[in-house]
Amino acid sequence: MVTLKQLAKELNVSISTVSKALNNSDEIGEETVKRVKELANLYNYRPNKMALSLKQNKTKTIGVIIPNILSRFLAKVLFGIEREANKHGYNIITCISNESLDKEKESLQLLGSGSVDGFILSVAQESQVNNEIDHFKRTISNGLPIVMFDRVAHDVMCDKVIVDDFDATYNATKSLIREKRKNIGFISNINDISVGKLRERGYNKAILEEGKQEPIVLKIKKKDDPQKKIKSFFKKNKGIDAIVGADSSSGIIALNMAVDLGLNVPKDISVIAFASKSDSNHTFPKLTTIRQHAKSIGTNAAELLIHRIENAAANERMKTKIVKTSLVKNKSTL
Amino acid sequence: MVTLKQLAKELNVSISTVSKALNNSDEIGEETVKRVKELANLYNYRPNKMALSLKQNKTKTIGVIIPNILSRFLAKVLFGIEREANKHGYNIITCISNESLDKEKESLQLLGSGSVDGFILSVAQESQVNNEIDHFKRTISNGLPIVMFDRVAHDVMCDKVIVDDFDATYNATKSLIREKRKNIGFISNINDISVGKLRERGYNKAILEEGKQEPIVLKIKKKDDPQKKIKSFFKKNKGIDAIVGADSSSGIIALNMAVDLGLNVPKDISVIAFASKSDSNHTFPKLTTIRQHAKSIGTNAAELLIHRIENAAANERMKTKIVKTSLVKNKSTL
DNA sequence: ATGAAAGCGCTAACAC
DNA sequence: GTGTTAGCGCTTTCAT
Repeated sequence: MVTLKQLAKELNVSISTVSKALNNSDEIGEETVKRVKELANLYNYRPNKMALSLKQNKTKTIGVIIPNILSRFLAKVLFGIEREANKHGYNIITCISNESLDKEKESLQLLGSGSVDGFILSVAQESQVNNEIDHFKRTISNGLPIVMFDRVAHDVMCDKVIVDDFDATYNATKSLIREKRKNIGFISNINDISVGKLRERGYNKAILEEGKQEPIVLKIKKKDDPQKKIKSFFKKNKGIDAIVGADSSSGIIALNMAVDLGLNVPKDISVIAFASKSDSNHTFPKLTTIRQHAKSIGTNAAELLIHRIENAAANERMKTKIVKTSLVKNKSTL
Repeated sequence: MVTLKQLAKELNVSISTVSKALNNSDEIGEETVKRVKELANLYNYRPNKMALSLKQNKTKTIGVIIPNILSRFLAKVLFGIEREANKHGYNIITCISNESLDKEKESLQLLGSGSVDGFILSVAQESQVNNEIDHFKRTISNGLPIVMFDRVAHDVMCDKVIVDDFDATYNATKSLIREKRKNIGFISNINDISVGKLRERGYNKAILEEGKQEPIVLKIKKKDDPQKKIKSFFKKNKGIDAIVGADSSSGIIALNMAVDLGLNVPKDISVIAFASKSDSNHTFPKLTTIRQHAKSIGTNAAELLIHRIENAAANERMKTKIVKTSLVKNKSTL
């Protein structure tokens, strides 16, 4: 990679002349600017990013810490973040916490020492369970803004982007009640994290409000075989005529299991679940889904963070954006 | 963030003393080392990464350019890369080319000017279709090593990690022939990229070698509705008794469609497809899959790159690693 | 045992 | 209009 120094030498001018010429400073003569630019072009000169960062004390880089890249939802959010960041001239450094508090701390620590201008993250399960938030606070007090999305730590003062999890399952359940469903079950593979609990509460509220049945809830744990669990859930609750799935896996397996058990979906039983478009394209009948608009969550998070970074002085009040889910009716409901 | 300068001032020693003390240089007196380390600890001092990078002319960062983060396969590879990179003290900057040549070029350009020590990438579709490779060559000649995986450009001299695509479908088809299947079809949603073509050729070879049927191939294009296409494919080819899917989407939809059309899987028809474990857990019966060991591909790519970076002087011959697929028999085959 | 100084590549305030 | 200089934070060689 060619440097200013080398260009300067070859052109017999000073380094600062070259720098100014390339930055279109009007201090420099037309003729010189032309000569400089030509040579720079020839050698395909690009200013060294590290030098710029060091000098200007900003990296134009965002640290993204996600608990799990294999989740379609999180991958999509990442996609949204990347696109929005790029639009504003930022790159992203991605770390995967793997739900581990230590890895989360470490990433914050490592990237926090000069590699990034701020963070976008979704809290690791372990951190959530233990309610660990000191590492976030430390990062923020070091001058690096954080935007949390989806799984947030309420006690940390920072910008947040969340989903209306409670309303989503509340409304989905209501919609099943409107279909005259009398035995609506709830299946969750994510009951240990905050959003999973919110989703269950939304379902519970709708059921209790109606007052015609008790909640019927299946919580699948990490070590369980989901197919077996769901099968025995169906066996035990014969009369069940609708399912709300807290996550795509629960929903997809429930739908397929129902079909496999000889039930007609949606005549005998309706299924709704948090899932993506491609998930619903992969089931027969197509799964009715609660869409989270993951990309938009990413976009919003990136916007918030970049705004915060570039207006650090302004010291604006922290914002929480709610990205509303939408219920997309497909063929697995009436 | 506290700097050496500030520590030095507070301790009334010089910057270089602090630096040496923290780096355990034996030039510095025991007592001083202790004092320095204590204060550094107190202030939670971390050396600034940008300064280090600039000084040592290495960033300990890897640029990863993938065509699409929403592909489970690519997300998994990314996971493998990240883990292996971290193990060696590297971070990763992720760019998503979105299958676009321009974005690929731009990412190479942007990150190539000092942000990373090398690249791991899978070639964008557009670049592959147009056989554009100059940008790769330019990057390499700038001293930045590249490791390509999965979709590689054969004419670029660099380390590569590939899958035995041809053998995978060849063997899968053979295995269906051994099941006495007489009308084996092939469905692909990825026929425009290199690996898609290899997979088709593997299927073709097995069919032609056997000589008992003609290849029956369905190529789905981006604008098509895959469900409709596959449905009419089944209608047109009534006697079909086995499917090889070049990608998970084709396989999953084919399996579900067969069930929906009243066929018994695997009694009437077998289905094999490139897919992940979670994909096969989401179908009934569980899909027999060709596993690509995506994580291992990522690990291998990261290993190759880091080795290349850290032994740049050695100028070793370029390697191509083949990560073999495995055929995991589940319930969608006999 | 400690410190001064140079230099990584760049920008910008300040000479001339 | 062009050049000199300082400085971002750090390591390291070379004095002292």
